[in-house]
Amino acid sequence: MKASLSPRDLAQAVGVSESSLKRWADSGRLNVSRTAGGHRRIAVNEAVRFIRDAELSVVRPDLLGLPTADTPRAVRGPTEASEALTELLLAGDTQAATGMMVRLYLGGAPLTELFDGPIRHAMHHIGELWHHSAEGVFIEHRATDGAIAVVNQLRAIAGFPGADPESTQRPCAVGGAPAGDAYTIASLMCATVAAEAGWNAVNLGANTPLDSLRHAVERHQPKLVWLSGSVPEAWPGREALAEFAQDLARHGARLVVGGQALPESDADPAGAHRLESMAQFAELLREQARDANAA
Amino acid sequence: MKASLSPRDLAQAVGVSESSLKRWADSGRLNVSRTAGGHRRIAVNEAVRFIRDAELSVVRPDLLGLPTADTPRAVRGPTEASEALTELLLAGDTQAATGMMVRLYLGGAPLTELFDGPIRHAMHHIGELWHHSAEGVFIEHRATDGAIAVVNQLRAIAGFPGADPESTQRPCAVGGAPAGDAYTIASLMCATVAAEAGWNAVNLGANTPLDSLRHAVERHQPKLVWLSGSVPEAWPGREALAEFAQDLARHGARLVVGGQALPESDADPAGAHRLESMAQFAELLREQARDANAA
DNA sequence: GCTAGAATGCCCGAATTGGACGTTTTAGCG
DNA sequence: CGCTAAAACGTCCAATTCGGGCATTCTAGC
Repeated sequence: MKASLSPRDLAQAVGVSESSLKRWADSGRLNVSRTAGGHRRIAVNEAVRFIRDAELSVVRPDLLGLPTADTPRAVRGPTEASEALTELLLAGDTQAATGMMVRLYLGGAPLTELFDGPIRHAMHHIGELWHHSAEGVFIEHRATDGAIAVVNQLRAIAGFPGADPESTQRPCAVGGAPAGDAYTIASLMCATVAAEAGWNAVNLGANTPLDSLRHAVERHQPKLVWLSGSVPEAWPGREALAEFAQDLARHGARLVVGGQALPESDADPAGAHRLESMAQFAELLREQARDANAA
Repeated sequence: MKASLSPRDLAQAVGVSESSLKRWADSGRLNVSRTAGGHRRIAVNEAVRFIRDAELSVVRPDLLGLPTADTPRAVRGPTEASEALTELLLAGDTQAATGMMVRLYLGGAPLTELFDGPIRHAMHHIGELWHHSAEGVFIEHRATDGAIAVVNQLRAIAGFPGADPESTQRPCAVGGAPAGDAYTIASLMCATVAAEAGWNAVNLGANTPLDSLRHAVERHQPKLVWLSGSVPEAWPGREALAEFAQDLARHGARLVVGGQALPESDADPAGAHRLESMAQFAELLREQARDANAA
């Protein structure tokens, strides 16, 4: 793993000549920084973005410092990956799981598709285990650790690079899971999706009281606040949620909620926008960012 | 803030070699003054001018002491990086924190030094916040998310080396935090250290009952089991621990314990080996692996 | 089938980079 | 105040990258 890549590194990683890479950089398709002597330096995030954008295939992932573990069986797309990821996580093979997901992401699969598909599928299966036995708890914990590692890896490479940080101020989003809800993954995925969409994402993680979220809102002045619930018992009551949404509205922030914890009956909680998938969340982020820029 | 910088400070701040920096200084592109003995000294404002003039990207702003005006001095090594990491995490700048720690690791700092130094320092400061107020909880959650991202990133680049020692079967280690202990970081660091040491590390994460660890031991037949406690109230009683250690011994596994949760009086819990630092853990892992290979 | 334009890969001399080396200076400490 | 470890010195060299020229391949479009 290197802090930044040289043209040769990236060229060999994607299997093209160094000349082509230099031309792409000179034409502006690939953002590069320069050393004082004029040598090109490429950030890993930017390399990942470019690979996806140009639909290149990576022949040497190791040159990018990314996991290279082979998946036991060939996986073509995110849909087929659901079963495979579940198996790998249940088997405790974190490395293979990470490698597979990173490969899919590099291959162009949208982050939301990976989250709504394989990760959601796997977490759903895993979540049912811990009811049964101490052994179920063991497998669930092992798999959850792996899933968190996968999402964190994606978060590290999908985060928007410093391509144009100053041109437009990034909008800010804040979120977490409510108090009593110990599941970190859902909120982590929200933060990752927001970061990929170019937002400044502040994740407070699991078990965050609404009062703490209020302080985060005061500090960061976000345009958006997400609240992701995985445990029904910990989900705030309708009144508390409505009051929270009103507080946010006073700060110019919008509340979005989602997750398994939400009561199905409550199609649209007062003052909060209910989302059913990461794809919907990403879409909302795009809209909101567009509106903010237009204003 | 430091009055002037050494060539190494500035070189690391902009992510180039010391040689290049010296050459730039000698060519006149960067103005330097000299000490009586001939060592180069770079004024901070000259460093800033040069960076902007050459359009360089600053990869470690902390070395310039710029982000926080009250930073007393530049940060050079892992020992002095503690303050910088704490500030970055408290400020919520996850990206800068991750970048700094990755740089230090790539620069040759041992993983254990980063964990025992900056991470431990930061977590200690952060851990005291949540007692006070909802705002403290907010800052603590935000900082903890950042710290977890940092450790996960280090785990990704340190724990999945392509150089896989296929010749000898990797020894296995299993671990987690006890039931009722919700802190994931300590166990995550253990897993990372073990993975870097060439072990097959299985992390069950926070809030893991001893019975679930027993199942993990049956399944993985580890040589080593770690139990890291951050919450004193959740730490198992002396008898339960002794019994657990005996169970492990029957499976040929050794129990090591550590963390803030351990009662200070209990210098050496029955049947368990108490460790005070990640460095000790790493040393134990090396010894154990050597013994296993010799056998 | 043919051709013009675009994209790609390879080659070159010049310039840049990063690491190694033994020696000298600095800074921290008793 | 002297001592010692760490840091910086100057110098060298192999490896890498630069920019540009040139031939080849690919792709439309006629």
